[in-house]
Amino acid sequence: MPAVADTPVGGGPRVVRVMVESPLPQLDRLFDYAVPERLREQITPGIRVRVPLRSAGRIADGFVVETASSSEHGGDLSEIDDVVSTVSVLAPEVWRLARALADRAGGSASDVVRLAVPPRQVRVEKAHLAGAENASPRHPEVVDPSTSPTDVDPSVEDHGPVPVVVGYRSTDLAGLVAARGRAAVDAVPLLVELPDGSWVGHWALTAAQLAAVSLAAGDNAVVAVPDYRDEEHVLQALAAVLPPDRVVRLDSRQSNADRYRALLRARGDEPVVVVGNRSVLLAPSTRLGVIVVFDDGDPSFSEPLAPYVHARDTALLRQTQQESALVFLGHSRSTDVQRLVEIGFLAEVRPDPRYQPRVVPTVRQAASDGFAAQARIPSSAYAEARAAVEHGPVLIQVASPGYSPRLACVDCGDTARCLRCNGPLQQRERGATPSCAWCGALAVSWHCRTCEGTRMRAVGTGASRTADELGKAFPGVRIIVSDGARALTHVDDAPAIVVATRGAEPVAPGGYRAVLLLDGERMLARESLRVAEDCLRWWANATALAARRAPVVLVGVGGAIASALATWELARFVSAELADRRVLRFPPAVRVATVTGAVETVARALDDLPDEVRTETLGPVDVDPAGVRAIVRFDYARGHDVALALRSQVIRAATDRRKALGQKRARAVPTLRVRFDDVEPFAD
DNA sequence: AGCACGCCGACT
DNA sequence: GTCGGCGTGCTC
Repeated sequence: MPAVADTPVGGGPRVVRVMVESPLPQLDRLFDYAVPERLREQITPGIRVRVPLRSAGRIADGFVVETASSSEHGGDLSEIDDVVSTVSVLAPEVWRLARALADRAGGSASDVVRLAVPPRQVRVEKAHLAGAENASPRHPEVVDPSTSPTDVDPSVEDHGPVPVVVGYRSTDLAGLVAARGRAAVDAVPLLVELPDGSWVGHWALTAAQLAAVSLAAGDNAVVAVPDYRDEEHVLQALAAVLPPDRVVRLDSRQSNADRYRALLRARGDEPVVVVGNRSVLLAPSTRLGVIVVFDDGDPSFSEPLAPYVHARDTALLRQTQQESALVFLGHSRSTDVQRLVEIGFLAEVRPDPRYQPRVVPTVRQAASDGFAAQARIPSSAYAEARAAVEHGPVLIQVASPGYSPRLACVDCGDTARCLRCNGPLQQRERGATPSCAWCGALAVSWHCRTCEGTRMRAVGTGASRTADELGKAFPGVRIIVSDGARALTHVDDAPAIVVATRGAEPVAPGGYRAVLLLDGERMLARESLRVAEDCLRWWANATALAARRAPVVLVGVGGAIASALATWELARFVSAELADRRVLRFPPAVRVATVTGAVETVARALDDLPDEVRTETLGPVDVDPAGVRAIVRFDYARGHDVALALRSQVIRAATDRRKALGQKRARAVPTLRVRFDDVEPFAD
């Protein structure tokens, strides 16, 4: 069918531009299709459609991105095959974001869209459409002052006027949202009690109040948190400041139906706050007042699916596109946020009045008590814990989950490994049969691969073993374990020793009477570019769970990082950390891209880079299977050029892939893969 | 990914 | 003469 004239006769557009759902880089652009007469009435931007890809001889799913009356495309247009649903699920601002994120990350927009829009759920959609028909005016929250008081939305009235964000100068945060500002906000390292008697981190209330300020102005809010436990805290805090029908939960642990329902609500006209993990940053929100990201340094903000865009970058790009306010909230600060502060992109907001936790660094010392020594607790720390546990719960943070996180052969000392998959063995509970950390297989009739020995011994101490030992050190005291496998959100305020792995600490009413940070040395010994800032983050987050003026003992760590925690001058330490990275030209002082693939493909890709960028390449080094990997470093200002260059090489590699296939058998040969801003680019 | 188009060797 | 090998290119 030829391109059609511009004068629409019937209703609806004659031409649509469609994003085809395909991971192929060469299909990552819009395709024009003619709309047959019978479907025209149903077309709106954002709906799902089925379209033919003739040369591929198949029907593909896609989204209508734009409508038009004619096409610029030279050749004939195919017709849309069908409209999947008339509900617009790809919001225009989400499409724009997806496109920009993909461009920045050298990936496909459809990969981002796939993360943003869950699969269609017909039942949910029907219920939504039925509800929308019965719904009253489009913006009930926009109250016309001339209407009678009975017309005022009761939920808004119940919850009072625009909230003031407590813990900060009253103008600071409400003003920030109103002015669409951007800031790194230091969270108050204390807990707060909500009207319903529950306790949450002060940060959660701050996030909720920021959201409430935005909703009061008729705009949406997005609150992104690392995990579902943090999500619970924000939801509790939100319940204190907003009616329940204004809160939408959206996270990757939900079923597709729940996620689809959440998306439809966020897509609606009523302002809502959308709360969840990294995926909420891709939620529809046409009128977006504020984006809040809590604890952006947490690794769960790094997206494991292509195009691997970190939630922090999604937030930043979205803020720029929609001109919302943006808040990075945290007890500590990532080097990335520190960089944004130092280049003047983010303002700094500190609590007022300032509260400084009582952190006591303790270098390793002999414990007087034998059981305390066994539990790695120096005598001064033990004394603090002993005294504090009389009055309520005491938190002990440890590095590793399980009982014995590592096992070794008694005879040769080599790490005990799974006979099936070669993964490291561990012991989850005392007396439990060792199992593989990778495949979970039980090591029943185990023998050492190195020396054929058949006995193993524990190396290192996990949370539940620490708990066992503490049971002896604190006779008669209740011991509670919270680790990755079984993470608690809350404990009660009766005396107890709460042993938790970093990041899995429960909240105690009123705060812990003392906090012991064990295993600091071991945490700092981890091989990672970001150890120092990670440790500071883990310790700061645990510190924020202590009661006011309760002692927080950092065991076995000294130096600048310990003083940073003790003086609560965390940003200063992170700034020094960032300065080191500038000297070394490591992220986040520079950006990185890892380029993986066959030797010649990678070589050609690197060759195509701008000269200054190519000279800063690390590698290529050999990686399995049969490929190489190089790491490209570049300044932020070069990001656009580098992404463009690498993307064109990815497309090229994808299209002449068959040459390589012909030589080297099937798909064992990796095509070109590019990953920008890997959090651990130097791992493996 | 799939599928068509196209330009050289063995075949009724 | 032409059937079909897969190398090359395209998908509105």
